[in-house]
Amino acid sequence: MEKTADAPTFDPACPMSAFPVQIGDKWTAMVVLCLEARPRRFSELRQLLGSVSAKVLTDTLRAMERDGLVSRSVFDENPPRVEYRLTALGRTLLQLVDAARSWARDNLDDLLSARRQHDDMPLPSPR
Amino acid sequence: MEKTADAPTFDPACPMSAFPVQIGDKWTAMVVLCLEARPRRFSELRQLLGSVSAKVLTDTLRAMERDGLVSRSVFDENPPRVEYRLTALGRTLLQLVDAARSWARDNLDDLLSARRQHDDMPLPSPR
DNA sequence: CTGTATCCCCTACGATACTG
DNA sequence: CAGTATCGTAGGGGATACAG
Repeated sequence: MEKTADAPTFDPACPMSAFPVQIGDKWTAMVVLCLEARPRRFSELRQLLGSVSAKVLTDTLRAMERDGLVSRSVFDENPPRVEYRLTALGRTLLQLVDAARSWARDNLDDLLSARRQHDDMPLPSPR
Repeated sequence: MEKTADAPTFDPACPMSAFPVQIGDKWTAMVVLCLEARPRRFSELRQLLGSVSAKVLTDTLRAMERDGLVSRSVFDENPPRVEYRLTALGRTLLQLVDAARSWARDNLDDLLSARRQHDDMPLPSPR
């Protein structure tokens, strides 16, 4: 590696390096979407997400809380009620997650059909 | 779940569901960045990424190829030379990945300091 | 209702060694 | 140079059972 004009392509100290671990897991991005309109209860989130186990949703929410993305409010009622809401920092993710959703809407079909085509003929030519 | 006004928050059939598996892994997003300026050789990508093993980079590139995000060109030379480049579909990810990078630049400090603060006093108050 | 506590599986990731 | 082959580990994700 001797010259310039190449360099700026990728900065190894780029904050991106830390990014995927934040919303790259299975549920974080969708939790953000679920909390966009208003705070949600634990059980409400479970329903909206559809197939997540209590443990994993708890893990996800705890991690998001730790990172300052959501806040947790406990109401001392009976039965107990807990609400999760996006923090200001969490809200900053909305644009990004929405961009991801748009990308998926626009391009996922192409990606999946490329994948199907690739899987149909995996052999380049056996000779 | 009986009513409206809530509904549009989250569509369970949303293509987002399939999204994280694509760029949510550790290296895909950064490979996209590395290929932004021009095609790159295998070894070049390894250097740019810094710490990835040959196996994992191969796995990543094969998966991206399968999904139509990158194309692979073999030049019949000696020593062998292989170049990877973004496809048109792969290029559509650039905006998104760049948005992710921008988010990280703008907000990662906040996230990390929230995390530090959370980790310092994990006890809400033992009373 | 809102979680915790276990157990288990699978896969992403990585280190190392080797090949065309 | 550009991979493949193998092996090993950690932890994300899920099912189930139980608790405050």
